[in-house]
Amino acid sequence: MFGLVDGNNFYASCERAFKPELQGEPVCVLSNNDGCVIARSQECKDLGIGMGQPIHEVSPALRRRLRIFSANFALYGDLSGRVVSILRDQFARVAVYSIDESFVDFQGIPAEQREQVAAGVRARIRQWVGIPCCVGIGPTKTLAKLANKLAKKTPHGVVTVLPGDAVLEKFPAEDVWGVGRRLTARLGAEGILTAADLSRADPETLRARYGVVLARTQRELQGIACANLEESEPDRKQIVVSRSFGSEVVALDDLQQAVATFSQRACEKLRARSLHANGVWVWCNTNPFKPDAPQYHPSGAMPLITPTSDTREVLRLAQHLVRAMYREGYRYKKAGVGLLDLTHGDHQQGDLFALADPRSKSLMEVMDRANARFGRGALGLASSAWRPRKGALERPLWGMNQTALSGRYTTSWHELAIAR
DNA sequence: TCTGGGGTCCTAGGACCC
DNA sequence: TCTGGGGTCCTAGGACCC
Repeated sequence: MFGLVDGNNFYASCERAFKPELQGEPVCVLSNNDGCVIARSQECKDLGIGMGQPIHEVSPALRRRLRIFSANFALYGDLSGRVVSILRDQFARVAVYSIDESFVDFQGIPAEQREQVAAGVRARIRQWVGIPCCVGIGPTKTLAKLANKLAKKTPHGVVTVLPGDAVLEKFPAEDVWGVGRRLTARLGAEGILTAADLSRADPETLRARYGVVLARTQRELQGIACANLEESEPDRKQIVVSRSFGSEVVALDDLQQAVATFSQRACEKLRARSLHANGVWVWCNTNPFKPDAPQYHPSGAMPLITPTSDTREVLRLAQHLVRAMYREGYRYKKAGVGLLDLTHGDHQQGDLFALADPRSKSLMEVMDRANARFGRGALGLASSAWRPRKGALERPLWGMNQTALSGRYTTSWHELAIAR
Protein backbone atom coordinates (compact mmCIF):
# COMPACT_ATOMS: atom_id res chain seq x y z
CA MET A 1 0.00 0.00 0.00
CA PHE A 2 1.13 3.49 -0.90
CA GLY A 3 0.62 6.63 1.10
CA LEU A 4 0.87 10.15 -0.27
CA VAL A 5 1.72 12.83 2.27
CA ASP A 6 1.12 16.33 0.93
CA GLY A 7 1.55 19.66 2.70
CA ASN A 8 -1.61 21.78 2.54
CA ASN A 9 -1.13 25.01 0.57
CA PHE A 10 2.52 24.35 1.23
CA TYR A 11 4.24 27.71 0.64
CA ALA A 12 1.45 29.62 2.37
CA SER A 13 1.71 27.23 5.34
CA CYS A 14 5.49 27.76 5.47
CA GLU A 15 4.97 31.51 5.78
CA ARG A 16 2.49 30.86 8.57
CA ALA A 17 4.82 28.53 10.45
CA PHE A 18 6.87 31.49 11.70
CA LYS A 19 4.08 34.04 11.81
CA PRO A 20 1.25 32.60 13.90
CA GLU A 21 -0.65 35.85 13.55
CA LEU A 22 -1.33 34.78 9.96
CA GLN A 23 -3.64 31.97 11.10
CA GLY A 24 -7.08 32.61 9.64
CA GLU A 25 -5.72 35.33 7.34
CA PRO A 26 -5.80 35.14 3.52
CA VAL A 27 -2.13 34.41 2.80
CA CYS A 28 -0.73 34.20 -0.71
CA VAL A 29 2.76 33.62 -2.07
CA LEU A 30 3.93 35.09 -5.37
CA SER A 31 6.16 33.60 -8.06
CA ASN A 32 9.68 34.88 -8.63
CA ASN A 33 9.68 38.55 -9.58
CA ASP A 34 6.40 38.95 -7.65
CA GLY A 35 4.41 38.06 -10.76
CA CYS A 36 1.74 35.41 -10.24
CA VAL A 37 0.07 33.80 -7.25
CA ILE A 38 1.60 30.34 -6.73
CA ALA A 39 0.21 29.41 -3.32
CA ARG A 40 -2.94 30.41 -1.43
CA SER A 41 -4.27 29.71 2.00
CA GLN A 42 -7.88 28.52 2.15
CA GLU A 43 -9.04 32.03 3.11
CA CYS A 44 -7.28 33.36 0.02
CA LYS A 45 -8.97 30.78 -2.23
CA ASP A 46 -12.30 31.72 -0.66
CA LEU A 47 -11.74 35.32 -1.75
CA GLY A 48 -11.60 34.10 -5.35
CA ILE A 49 -7.86 34.47 -5.91
CA GLY A 50 -6.90 32.00 -8.66
CA MET A 51 -3.87 29.75 -8.92
CA GLY A 52 -1.36 31.33 -11.29
CA GLN A 53 -3.28 34.58 -11.39
CA PRO A 54 -1.11 37.66 -12.07
CA ILE A 55 -1.28 39.66 -8.87
CA HIS A 56 -1.66 42.96 -10.73
CA GLU A 57 -5.00 41.68 -12.05
CA VAL A 58 -6.35 41.59 -8.51
CA SER A 59 -8.14 44.81 -7.65
CA PRO A 60 -6.23 47.09 -5.25
CA ALA A 61 -9.07 46.90 -2.72
CA LEU A 62 -8.93 43.11 -2.65
CA ARG A 63 -5.14 43.14 -2.65
CA ARG A 64 -5.13 45.20 0.54
CA ARG A 65 -7.04 42.42 2.29
CA LEU A 66 -4.41 39.83 1.35
CA ARG A 67 -1.23 39.00 3.21
CA ILE A 68 1.16 38.80 0.28
CA PHE A 69 4.66 37.27 0.31
CA SER A 70 7.47 37.02 -2.24
CA ALA A 71 8.59 33.44 -2.89
CA ASN A 72 11.16 32.33 -0.30
CA PHE A 73 12.43 29.01 -1.62
CA ALA A 74 15.27 28.82 0.90
CA LEU A 75 12.67 28.61 3.67
CA TYR A 76 10.30 26.24 1.84
CA GLY A 77 13.12 23.86 0.87
CA ASP A 78 14.37 23.66 4.42
CA LEU A 79 10.94 23.02 5.98
CA SER A 80 10.32 20.41 3.28
CA GLY A 81 13.47 18.58 4.37
CA ARG A 82 12.25 18.55 7.98
CA VAL A 83 8.94 17.01 6.95
CA VAL A 84 10.78 14.32 4.99
CA SER A 85 13.01 13.45 7.94
CA ILE A 86 9.91 12.81 10.08
CA LEU A 87 8.55 10.53 7.34
CA ARG A 88 11.84 8.61 7.20
CA ASP A 89 11.61 8.00 10.94
CA GLN A 90 8.22 6.38 10.53
CA PHE A 91 8.38 4.58 7.19
CA ALA A 92 10.99 2.17 5.85
CA ARG A 93 10.64 3.55 2.33
CA VAL A 94 10.01 7.16 1.35
CA ALA A 95 10.10 8.66 -2.15
CA VAL A 96 10.24 12.44 -2.28
CA TYR A 97 8.07 13.44 -5.21
CA SER A 98 8.16 17.23 -4.98
CA ILE A 99 8.89 19.96 -2.47
CA ASP A 100 5.57 19.32 -0.72
CA GLU A 101 4.73 15.69 -1.55
CA SER A 102 6.22 12.32 -0.63
CA PHE A 103 5.08 8.79 -1.32
CA VAL A 104 5.55 6.33 1.54
CA ASP A 105 5.30 2.55 1.73
CA PHE A 106 2.93 1.02 4.30
CA GLN A 107 4.55 -2.39 4.01
CA GLY A 108 4.90 -4.02 7.41
CA ILE A 109 2.07 -2.00 8.91
CA PRO A 110 -1.12 -4.03 9.48
CA ALA A 111 -4.05 -2.87 7.39
CA GLU A 112 -6.16 -1.89 10.38
CA GLN A 113 -3.38 0.35 11.71
CA ARG A 114 -2.60 2.27 8.52
CA GLU A 115 -4.90 5.21 9.08
CA GLN A 116 -3.89 5.46 12.71
CA VAL A 117 -0.19 5.53 11.79
CA ALA A 118 -0.92 8.16 9.13
CA ALA A 119 -2.80 10.30 11.63
CA GLY A 120 0.12 10.06 14.04
CA VAL A 121 2.64 11.21 11.44
CA ARG A 122 0.36 14.01 10.41
CA ALA A 123 0.10 15.25 14.00
CA ARG A 124 3.87 15.05 14.46
CA ILE A 125 4.57 17.09 11.32
CA ARG A 126 2.06 19.67 12.47
CA GLN A 127 3.63 19.93 15.91
CA TRP A 128 7.32 19.68 15.04
CA VAL A 129 7.45 21.62 11.78
CA GLY A 130 4.21 23.59 11.93
CA ILE A 131 2.94 22.43 8.56
CA PRO A 132 -0.57 20.97 8.18
CA CYS A 133 -0.70 18.04 5.80
CA CYS A 134 -3.00 15.28 4.56
CA VAL A 135 -2.43 11.60 3.83
CA GLY A 136 -4.01 9.58 1.03
CA ILE A 137 -3.72 5.78 1.12
CA GLY A 138 -4.26 3.37 -1.77
CA PRO A 139 -2.91 0.25 -3.51
CA THR A 140 -1.45 2.35 -6.37
CA LYS A 141 0.15 5.77 -6.55
CA THR A 142 -2.75 7.10 -8.62
CA LEU A 143 -5.28 5.96 -6.01
CA ALA A 144 -3.14 7.35 -3.18
CA LYS A 145 -3.04 10.72 -4.98
CA LEU A 146 -6.78 10.59 -5.42
CA ALA A 147 -7.30 9.68 -1.78
CA ASN A 148 -5.10 12.61 -0.80
CA LYS A 149 -7.34 15.05 -2.70
CA LEU A 150 -10.32 13.67 -0.84
CA ALA A 151 -8.46 13.89 2.47
CA LYS A 152 -8.03 17.65 1.96
CA LYS A 153 -11.77 18.00 2.36
CA THR A 154 -12.00 16.10 5.64
CA PRO A 155 -11.21 17.39 9.13
CA HIS A 156 -9.12 14.34 10.07
CA GLY A 157 -6.99 14.54 6.90
CA VAL A 158 -6.55 10.80 6.24
CA VAL A 159 -8.45 8.85 3.57
CA THR A 160 -8.06 5.38 2.05
CA VAL A 161 -9.37 4.60 -1.45
CA LEU A 162 -9.63 1.12 -2.96
CA PRO A 163 -10.49 0.23 -6.56
CA GLY A 164 -14.21 0.16 -7.16
CA ASP A 165 -14.99 2.42 -4.17
CA ALA A 166 -18.14 4.48 -4.53
CA VAL A 167 -16.19 7.74 -4.20
CA LEU A 168 -14.73 7.15 -7.67
CA GLU A 169 -18.20 7.65 -9.17
CA LYS A 170 -18.18 11.25 -8.03
CA PHE A 171 -14.51 12.03 -8.51
CA PRO A 172 -14.04 14.25 -11.60
CA ALA A 173 -11.79 12.76 -14.29
CA GLU A 174 -9.92 16.05 -14.54
CA ASP A 175 -8.70 15.69 -10.96
CA VAL A 176 -7.13 12.30 -11.66
CA TRP A 177 -3.32 12.37 -11.65
CA GLY A 178 -2.11 12.42 -15.26
CA VAL A 179 -5.29 13.87 -16.73
CA GLY A 180 -4.66 17.47 -17.71
CA ARG A 181 -6.76 20.11 -19.46
CA ARG A 182 -6.45 18.68 -22.97
CA LEU A 183 -7.29 15.14 -22.01
CA THR A 184 -10.20 16.32 -19.87
CA ALA A 185 -11.76 17.99 -22.89
CA ARG A 186 -11.29 14.98 -25.16
CA LEU A 187 -12.46 12.48 -22.56
CA GLY A 188 -15.45 14.65 -21.70
CA ALA A 189 -16.56 14.60 -25.33
CA GLU A 190 -16.72 10.82 -25.08
CA GLY A 191 -18.73 10.91 -21.88
CA ILE A 192 -15.81 9.94 -19.64
CA LEU A 193 -16.42 12.36 -16.79
CA THR A 194 -15.41 10.60 -13.60
CA ALA A 195 -12.60 8.41 -12.30
CA ALA A 196 -15.06 5.50 -12.37
CA ASP A 197 -15.87 6.17 -16.06
CA LEU A 198 -12.16 6.19 -16.87
CA SER A 199 -11.61 2.99 -14.93
CA ARG A 200 -14.41 1.24 -16.87
CA ALA A 201 -13.58 2.50 -20.38
CA ASP A 202 -12.51 -0.01 -23.03
CA PRO A 203 -8.74 -0.47 -22.54
CA GLU A 204 -7.97 -1.11 -26.23
CA THR A 205 -9.76 2.02 -27.39
CA LEU A 206 -8.19 4.08 -24.63
CA ARG A 207 -4.71 2.86 -25.51
CA ALA A 208 -5.22 3.51 -29.23
CA ARG A 209 -6.75 6.96 -28.86
CA TYR A 210 -4.75 8.39 -25.96
CA GLY A 211 -1.51 6.43 -25.71
CA VAL A 212 0.19 4.36 -23.08
CA VAL A 213 0.28 7.06 -20.42
CA LEU A 214 -3.47 7.18 -19.98
CA ALA A 215 -3.68 3.39 -20.37
CA ARG A 216 -1.40 3.09 -17.36
CA THR A 217 -3.50 5.58 -15.40
CA GLN A 218 -6.54 3.44 -16.09
CA ARG A 219 -4.85 0.29 -14.77
CA GLU A 220 -3.74 2.18 -11.68
CA LEU A 221 -7.33 3.25 -11.04
CA GLN A 222 -8.26 -0.44 -11.30
CA GLY A 223 -5.75 -1.18 -8.55
CA ILE A 224 -3.01 -2.60 -10.79
CA ALA A 225 0.21 -0.83 -9.84
CA CYS A 226 2.19 0.38 -12.86
CA ALA A 227 4.63 2.56 -10.96
CA ASN A 228 6.86 1.65 -8.04
CA LEU A 229 8.09 3.73 -5.18
CA GLU A 230 11.29 5.27 -6.58
CA GLU A 231 13.44 6.01 -3.57
CA SER A 232 16.47 7.21 -5.49
CA GLU A 233 15.83 10.00 -7.90
CA PRO A 234 17.00 9.22 -11.46
CA ASP A 235 19.82 11.42 -12.71
CA ARG A 236 18.80 14.70 -14.27
CA LYS A 237 19.08 15.01 -18.03
CA GLN A 238 19.23 18.76 -18.02
CA ILE A 239 19.50 21.65 -15.60
CA VAL A 240 17.95 24.98 -16.43
CA VAL A 241 18.21 28.33 -14.66
CA SER A 242 16.09 31.13 -16.03
CA ARG A 243 14.53 34.29 -14.65
CA SER A 244 12.39 37.14 -15.75
CA PHE A 245 14.13 40.44 -15.11
CA GLY A 246 12.94 42.94 -12.53
CA SER A 247 13.30 45.63 -15.19
CA GLU A 248 13.80 45.37 -18.93
CA VAL A 249 17.40 45.33 -20.05
CA VAL A 250 18.82 47.01 -23.14
CA ALA A 251 22.61 46.83 -22.87
CA LEU A 252 24.67 43.78 -23.78
CA ASP A 253 26.61 44.30 -20.57
CA ASP A 254 23.58 43.77 -18.38
CA LEU A 255 22.37 40.79 -20.38
CA GLN A 256 25.79 39.17 -20.11
CA GLN A 257 25.87 39.75 -16.40
CA ALA A 258 22.51 38.07 -15.95
CA VAL A 259 23.53 35.11 -18.10
CA ALA A 260 26.80 34.80 -16.17
CA THR A 261 24.88 34.70 -12.88
CA PHE A 262 22.48 32.05 -14.19
CA SER A 263 25.38 29.99 -15.58
CA GLN A 264 27.08 30.07 -12.23
CA ARG A 265 23.95 28.94 -10.42
CA ALA A 266 23.37 26.15 -12.97
CA CYS A 267 26.92 24.86 -12.46
CA GLU A 268 26.41 24.84 -8.70
CA LYS A 269 23.33 22.66 -9.13
CA LEU A 270 25.29 20.47 -11.54
CA ARG A 271 28.12 19.87 -9.09
CA ALA A 272 25.71 19.28 -6.21
CA ARG A 273 24.50 16.25 -8.18
CA SER A 274 28.00 15.17 -9.23
CA LEU A 275 27.11 15.55 -12.90
CA HIS A 276 28.93 16.92 -15.93
CA ALA A 277 27.48 18.85 -18.84
CA ASN A 278 28.09 18.04 -22.49
CA GLY A 279 26.45 21.13 -23.89
CA VAL A 280 25.29 24.65 -23.04
CA TRP A 281 22.13 26.33 -24.19
CA VAL A 282 21.32 30.04 -23.81
CA TRP A 283 18.28 32.04 -24.75
CA CYS A 284 16.72 35.41 -24.09
CA ASN A 285 13.33 37.00 -24.67
CA THR A 286 11.76 40.38 -25.10
CA ASN A 287 8.53 41.02 -23.19
CA PRO A 288 5.76 38.94 -24.81
CA PHE A 289 3.12 40.93 -22.91
CA LYS A 290 4.02 44.01 -24.90
CA PRO A 291 3.05 42.95 -28.41
CA ASP A 292 3.60 46.48 -29.73
CA ALA A 293 7.27 46.45 -28.75
CA PRO A 294 9.68 44.77 -31.18
CA GLN A 295 9.87 41.08 -30.32
CA TYR A 296 12.96 38.92 -30.46
CA HIS A 297 13.60 35.54 -28.87
CA PRO A 298 16.90 34.11 -29.97
CA SER A 299 18.48 30.97 -28.60
CA GLY A 300 21.66 29.08 -29.26
CA ALA A 301 23.43 25.96 -28.10
CA MET A 302 26.99 24.62 -28.28
CA PRO A 303 28.48 21.28 -27.37
CA LEU A 304 31.35 21.04 -24.90
CA ILE A 305 34.28 19.07 -26.30
CA THR A 306 34.95 17.50 -22.91
CA PRO A 307 32.18 17.06 -20.34
CA THR A 308 32.70 19.58 -17.57
CA SER A 309 31.32 20.98 -14.33
CA ASP A 310 33.75 23.91 -14.30
CA THR A 311 31.87 27.20 -14.14
CA ARG A 312 34.58 28.96 -16.12
CA GLU A 313 34.23 26.71 -19.12
CA VAL A 314 30.46 26.87 -19.15
CA LEU A 315 30.68 30.62 -18.78
CA ARG A 316 32.99 30.97 -21.78
CA LEU A 317 30.48 29.23 -24.01
CA ALA A 318 27.48 31.00 -22.53
CA GLN A 319 29.06 34.41 -23.01
CA HIS A 320 30.01 33.57 -26.57
CA LEU A 321 26.41 32.57 -27.28
CA VAL A 322 24.96 35.76 -25.75
CA ARG A 323 27.30 38.00 -27.72
CA ALA A 324 26.36 36.17 -30.91
CA MET A 325 22.61 36.47 -30.37
CA TYR A 326 22.49 39.99 -28.94
CA ARG A 327 20.87 42.64 -31.15
CA GLU A 328 20.58 46.30 -30.33
CA GLY A 329 17.19 47.95 -30.24
CA TYR A 330 15.36 45.34 -28.18
CA ARG A 331 14.25 45.44 -24.59
CA TYR A 332 15.07 42.09 -23.00
CA LYS A 333 12.83 40.76 -20.23
CA LYS A 334 14.05 37.25 -19.58
CA ALA A 335 17.05 35.01 -20.12
CA GLY A 336 17.97 31.44 -19.34
CA VAL A 337 20.88 29.03 -19.32
CA GLY A 338 20.57 25.28 -19.78
CA LEU A 339 23.14 22.56 -19.21
CA LEU A 340 22.47 19.64 -21.56
CA ASP A 341 23.27 15.95 -21.99
CA LEU A 342 24.29 15.51 -18.40
CA THR A 343 26.52 12.55 -17.60
CA HIS A 344 28.26 11.15 -14.57
CA GLY A 345 31.78 12.37 -13.99
CA ASP A 346 33.23 8.90 -13.55
CA HIS A 347 32.77 7.56 -17.08
CA GLN A 348 33.48 10.22 -19.60
CA GLN A 349 35.32 10.59 -22.87
CA GLY A 350 38.42 12.76 -22.63
CA ASP A 351 39.79 15.07 -25.31
CA LEU A 352 42.98 13.69 -26.80
CA PHE A 353 44.34 17.11 -27.70
CA ALA A 354 43.34 19.18 -24.69
CA LEU A 355 45.02 19.18 -21.33
CA ALA A 356 42.52 19.06 -18.52
CA ASP A 357 43.14 21.73 -15.92
CA PRO A 358 44.22 19.75 -12.86
CA ARG A 359 43.21 22.61 -10.56
CA SER A 360 39.66 22.82 -11.86
CA LYS A 361 38.14 20.37 -9.41
CA SER A 362 39.76 21.89 -6.33
CA LEU A 363 38.90 25.41 -7.41
CA MET A 364 35.23 24.54 -7.82
CA GLU A 365 35.24 22.74 -4.47
CA VAL A 366 36.63 25.80 -2.75
CA MET A 367 33.97 28.01 -4.34
CA ASP A 368 31.18 25.64 -3.35
CA ARG A 369 32.45 25.32 0.20
CA ALA A 370 32.83 29.06 0.65
CA ASN A 371 29.30 29.65 -0.63
CA ALA A 372 27.90 26.91 1.58
CA ARG A 373 29.53 28.49 4.60
CA PHE A 374 29.12 32.20 3.97
CA GLY A 375 25.97 32.21 1.86
CA ARG A 376 25.23 31.98 -1.83
CA GLY A 377 27.15 34.53 -3.86
CA ALA A 378 29.89 34.95 -1.26
CA LEU A 379 32.45 33.81 -3.82
CA GLY A 380 31.86 33.98 -7.53
CA LEU A 381 33.20 35.03 -10.89
CA ALA A 382 33.66 38.70 -11.66
CA SER A 383 31.50 38.60 -14.79
CA SER A 384 28.42 37.81 -12.74
CA ALA A 385 29.12 40.29 -9.94
CA TRP A 386 26.48 42.76 -8.93
CA ARG A 387 27.94 46.19 -9.17
CA PRO A 388 28.63 47.81 -5.81
CA ARG A 389 27.38 51.35 -5.58
CA LYS A 390 28.30 53.57 -2.65
CA GLY A 391 29.97 50.60 -1.06
CA ALA A 392 26.84 48.46 -1.02
CA LEU A 393 25.67 45.82 -3.44
CA GLU A 394 22.73 47.21 -5.30
CA ARG A 395 20.13 45.18 -7.09
CA PRO A 396 21.07 45.14 -10.76
CA LEU A 397 18.56 46.16 -13.41
CA TRP A 398 17.79 42.53 -14.18
CA GLY A 399 17.55 41.41 -10.55
CA MET A 400 14.26 40.03 -9.27
CA ASN A 401 11.56 42.08 -7.63
CA GLN A 402 11.00 40.69 -4.16
CA THR A 403 9.10 43.33 -2.30
CA ALA A 404 7.68 41.13 0.45
CA LEU A 405 10.32 38.53 1.24
CA SER A 406 10.07 36.87 4.63
CA GLY A 407 13.12 35.86 6.67
CA ARG A 408 15.24 32.77 6.20
CA TYR A 409 14.30 31.69 9.69
CA THR A 410 15.86 28.25 9.53
CA THR A 411 18.83 28.68 7.20
CA SER A 412 20.52 31.91 8.26
CA TRP A 413 21.95 32.69 11.70
CA HIS A 414 21.21 36.36 11.18
CA GLU A 415 17.55 35.76 10.54
CA LEU A 416 16.64 33.38 13.33
CA ALA A 417 13.18 33.99 14.70
CA ILE A 418 13.21 35.68 18.10
CA ALA A 419 10.90 34.43 20.85
CA ARG A 420 9.83 37.00 23.39
C1' DT B 1 3.90 49.86 -13.77
C1' DC B 2 2.85 44.72 -13.07
C1' DT B 3 2.29 38.51 -16.25
C1' DG B 4 7.00 32.05 -12.77
C1' DG B 5 10.31 28.33 -13.16
C1' DG B 6 11.81 23.64 -13.77
C1' DG B 7 11.18 19.19 -15.18
C1' DT B 8 9.67 14.39 -17.69
C1' DC B 9 7.76 11.21 -21.11
C1' DC B 10 5.55 9.89 -25.51
C1' DT B 11 4.73 10.10 -30.47
C1' DA B 12 5.31 10.89 -35.26
C1' DG B 13 8.08 11.75 -39.04
C1' DG B 14 12.42 12.19 -41.41
C1' DA B 15 17.15 10.73 -42.21
C1' DC B 16 19.99 7.18 -42.46
C1' DC B 17 21.86 2.36 -42.10
C1' DC B 18 22.35 -2.55 -43.65
C1' DT C 1 2.49 -5.32 -64.61
C1' DC C 2 5.52 -3.28 -61.40
C1' DT C 3 7.93 -0.64 -56.13
C1' DG C 4 11.92 -4.89 -49.81
C1' DG C 5 12.17 -5.11 -44.95
C1' DG C 6 13.70 -3.94 -40.62
C1' DG C 7 16.02 -1.15 -37.61
C1' DT C 8 18.09 3.21 -34.96
C1' DC C 9 18.67 7.97 -33.99
C1' DC C 10 17.25 12.65 -33.86
C1' DT C 11 13.98 16.38 -33.52
C1' DA C 12 9.81 18.92 -32.82
C1' DG C 13 5.63 19.17 -30.78
C1' DG C 14 2.34 17.87 -27.42
C1' DA C 15 0.94 16.55 -22.98
C1' DC C 16 1.57 16.19 -18.29
C1' DC C 17 3.49 17.23 -13.39
C1' DC C 18 4.60 20.40 -9.20
